[in-house]
Amino acid sequence: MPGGRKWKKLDAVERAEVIDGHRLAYVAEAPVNWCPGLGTVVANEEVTTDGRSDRGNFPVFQRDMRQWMMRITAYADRLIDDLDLLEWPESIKTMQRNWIGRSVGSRVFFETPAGEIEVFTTRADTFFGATFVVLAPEHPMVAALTTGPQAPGVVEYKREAASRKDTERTDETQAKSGVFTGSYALNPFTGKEIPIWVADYVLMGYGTGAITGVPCGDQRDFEFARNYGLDIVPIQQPPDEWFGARRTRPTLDTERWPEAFVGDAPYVNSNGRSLQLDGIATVAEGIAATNEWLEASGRGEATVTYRLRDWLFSRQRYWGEPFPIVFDADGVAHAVPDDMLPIELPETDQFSPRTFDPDDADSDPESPLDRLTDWVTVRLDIGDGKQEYRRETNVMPQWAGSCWYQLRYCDPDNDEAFIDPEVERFWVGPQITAHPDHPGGVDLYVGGVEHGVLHLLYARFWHKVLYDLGYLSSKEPYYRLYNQGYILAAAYMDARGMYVDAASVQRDGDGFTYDGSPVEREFGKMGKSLKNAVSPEEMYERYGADTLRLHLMATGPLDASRPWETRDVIGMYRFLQRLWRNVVDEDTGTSSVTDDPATEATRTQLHRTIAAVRDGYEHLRVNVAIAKLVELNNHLTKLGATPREVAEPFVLMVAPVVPHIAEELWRILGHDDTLTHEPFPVADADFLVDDVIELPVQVNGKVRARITVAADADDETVTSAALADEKVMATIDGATPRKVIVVPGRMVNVVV
RNA sequence: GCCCCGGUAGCCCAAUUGGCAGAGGCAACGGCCUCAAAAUCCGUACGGUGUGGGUUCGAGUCCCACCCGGGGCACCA
Repeated sequence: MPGGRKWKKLDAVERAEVIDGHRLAYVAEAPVNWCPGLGTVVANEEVTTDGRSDRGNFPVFQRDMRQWMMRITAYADRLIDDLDLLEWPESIKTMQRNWIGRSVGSRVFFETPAGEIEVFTTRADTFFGATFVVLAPEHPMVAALTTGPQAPGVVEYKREAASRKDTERTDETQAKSGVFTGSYALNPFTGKEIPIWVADYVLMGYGTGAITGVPCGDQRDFEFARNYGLDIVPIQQPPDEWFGARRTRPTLDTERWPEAFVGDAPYVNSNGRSLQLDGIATVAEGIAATNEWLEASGRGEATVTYRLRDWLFSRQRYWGEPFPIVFDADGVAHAVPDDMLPIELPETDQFSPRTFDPDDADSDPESPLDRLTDWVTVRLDIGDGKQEYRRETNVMPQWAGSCWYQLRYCDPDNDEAFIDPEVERFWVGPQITAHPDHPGGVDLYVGGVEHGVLHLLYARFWHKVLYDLGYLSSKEPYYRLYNQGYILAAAYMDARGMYVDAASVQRDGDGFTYDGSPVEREFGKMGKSLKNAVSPEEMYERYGADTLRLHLMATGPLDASRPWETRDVIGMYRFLQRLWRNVVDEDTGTSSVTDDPATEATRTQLHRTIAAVRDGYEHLRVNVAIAKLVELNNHLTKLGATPREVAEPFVLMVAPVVPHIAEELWRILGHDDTLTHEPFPVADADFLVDDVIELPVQVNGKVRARITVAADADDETVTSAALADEKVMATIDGATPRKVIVVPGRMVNVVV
């Protein structure tokens, strides 16, 4: 409670503040990513590693602003732990684990002239070696700790750090820079005063923005200490092998250490008044002992920090879900009651947020809704009588809808609930009969890796919130995730390093030109930024949607990225035309299939195709399934007339990849109803095995002959048939076989 | 720098997981048809699997080192 007062003594505004401090959705004055080029703020996840917006590639600036946040950090542990329950690519799980960045450590308070500084460390065992404290340049206590003589240098350093781009700041190859504040902190372990520095290798966005420098046990601190002549006190006796690998004699004189020692080793110089680590030899024990001491002495405690920050949830745009929130005269937020929902976007013809010079960090957001003053001010009775309220004019980010659409799809017409619990259980409930730990979620979700820490993290958080609120039986939105590959295309860059329109590039001998000037080719994800997109509309127009879909499925494995070649599309177009002609009389447009029985050979091929296609679809090896269908189609072409007993299963098999044409063929074959509910063809096992097979015979690993044997012939029969073969006898030339290897159904190898 | 993928025919890709390197498509070439051409139909050729070593009767597949391409992360205390 503010000022330690009782709840009853707080006024309405203060009470709201207290509650909001615990809400999952809250408004906070917080450092946000302001993107003047887009005219809106964006979430951490939407900022690329070089500090630009993932959409539009504009510069992004850190500044404080009052914005809506979602307390996703409250779910950090579950978001990490439940990854183990999911059938997702390991790479995406790793991305999420890294993004959440859970690290188990300790927080410790250091006394300083300006009050206590809180530091975070994963190596609580090393405090006896802490010889300085480092604050991030943005740390709020920097000014208070800076003494007069040091002030100009500190101010200058902060200014420089602020102007350096993040990419420069985090460039590990540069020497670590920093500046002394003039103040000292008390190391509670050694009782010694240690200098407080400011350095930009410490990041405000992680932990507490303050660290203890332990140069003997941390490479960054080691480099920093060397740079500025700070003490390096050894607190572990590194093993001789460690020195050996670094061509140094074992010593506790850190002047002679080539780098910091990180690992298990006996502690030295680590005995204090009430905490003794000397004698312990492992980091785990050292940390455990220290944490115990911290908690007993009130100097700190074991804790966990995360790289993950709360989710910045408001955007200054028009197109987005409005917040069901109004503010009263005191500025307190109130939820709009259910019977007044939904809040709909007001009519306007001015949809764009105000955008600014992309580099103008000092501009302020102006949402399109802010301009609609008639809509912003409302008189409502939300429980306290009719009053005037001001509507929230921020809207939700584009991710809000994608967090739960798959749930709504299950029950789209329900106007009582966003999804009926029974419907939810049926479609996405946990399948505990299959797996006791099954978390539920859609069976298969095909999507791009680019959503690894955006949509896929937000949706999981959102889903867990709804689960906690009791609306869902599933704990996770997507059980199995499959990442499709990217369609790549040639992109061309001119001498200035700018991309040029790929469609207008000419081939010129070995190279390429654009507008007469040479350009360089590379391959990249198809899209606007590389100016190498091919419009799907153009493909629909030329070949139809079925052909395009089929082509994309046929050119390679679903998860493989591959270059786009427009001229290749014709192949699947021809396949579909040929399929059509195998079923339909081109003159009359009616069915041309025959009711005569298929030959043995045709039936065999049909059933083998069914088996292969089933297997291909099941394992998402669609390209292989399609190849088998093409093969069968080529066989049918040679027949002249297609038997109905082949045509019908064929149409059912192509339906998943060419739904429109398949449906049409199904009607032409005489069915009145859609094929959607027809069972998928099942292969007759009798056709899948041969009676007689041909086996290659190798002599010393080289194929020398072929023999024909019964499919179920035993090894002895096969061996004698192989050895009796003329070519084999000629090859071994009377020598005695040392060994004959028979791989049933595959081959024979005679070793001499 | 670290961590994932992936290198098979001119190109996109298969290869029953250690057993005959080739299913499918594009492109190329030849033929049928045509006055001619396109489309269709029929047919043909092409490489030994990025490089070097190893294991094995046998390696595209397994192991080691390296090269090339794509993606992710990168002072996280």
